[in-house]
Amino acid sequence: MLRFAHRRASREFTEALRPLAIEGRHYGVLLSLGLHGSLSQRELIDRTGSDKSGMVRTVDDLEARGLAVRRPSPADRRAYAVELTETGRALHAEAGRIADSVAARLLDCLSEDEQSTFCALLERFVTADTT
Amino acid sequence: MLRFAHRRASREFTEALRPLAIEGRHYGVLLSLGLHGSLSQRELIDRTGSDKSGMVRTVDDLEARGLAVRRPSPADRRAYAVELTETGRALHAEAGRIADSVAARLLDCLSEDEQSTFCALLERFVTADTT
DNA sequence: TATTGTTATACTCTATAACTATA
DNA sequence: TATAGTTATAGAGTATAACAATA
Repeated sequence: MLRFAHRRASREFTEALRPLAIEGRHYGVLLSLGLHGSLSQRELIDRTGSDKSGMVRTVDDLEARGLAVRRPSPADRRAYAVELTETGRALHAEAGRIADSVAARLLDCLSEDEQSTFCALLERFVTADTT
Repeated sequence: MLRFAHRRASREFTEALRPLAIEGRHYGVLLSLGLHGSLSQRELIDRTGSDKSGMVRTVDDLEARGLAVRRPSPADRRAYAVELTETGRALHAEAGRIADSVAARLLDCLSEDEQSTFCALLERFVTADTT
């Protein structure tokens, strides 16, 4: 069921983000950068669940489209500080509106109380991941 | 969150099924065949969410390991009737025990009532998939 | 015409490992 | 020694399309 649930959500998000010409993995990075301002690729990996190779490509994509930039990290010369550009912030805001409406539509099959319960239980299920 | 939830469950199931030398996609087919006795590949696709190409490979694997056989379908000469062998039924039972214990462990972070609620809401979320 | 199963292609995701430059 | 980022490779999943046999 989790597989089908993830697939349903993923398909809807991908479809809704298509007009912005970004995919879920790009939105995940935009979202993290929107919240934290500046993150290393390592930190982005931890927050999005991607891996090293994938994150390189995703940040490459965003940089090529002028949505993010790689600056030298002030604290660690090995690392980059990935940051949103002005264009990136605008797209992040737009994508956020789209994502919110998709989420609302996906959860429309549940009452408001059930939506809260579902999200809370889901979060506990995910957080229990201390294998 | 659904992505992380699915990944968590998938990783645990894959790991637990490793001793039986089968993967999740094989177990999905064993499970469906265990419930219905005999199914065409088309029906297996609908029940497992796989696609044509993947199902061909999965049934190939099961047949090569002597867990399932492709018989001619009595009703439709285009289709196969995929069925479990004796060995397949035994492995299905063994895999079922393993899967149950994994599911119990995954849901251990929730109380019994919460487990029922979670599964019920998840099922409604999935079933609402009438895009 | 549409469908079952097969095969082939391609793209993404994931996992790995090797490599550099730093720490 | 370990980590950040890059690059490369390979396996699995997914999406396509073409095809033969049959409905």
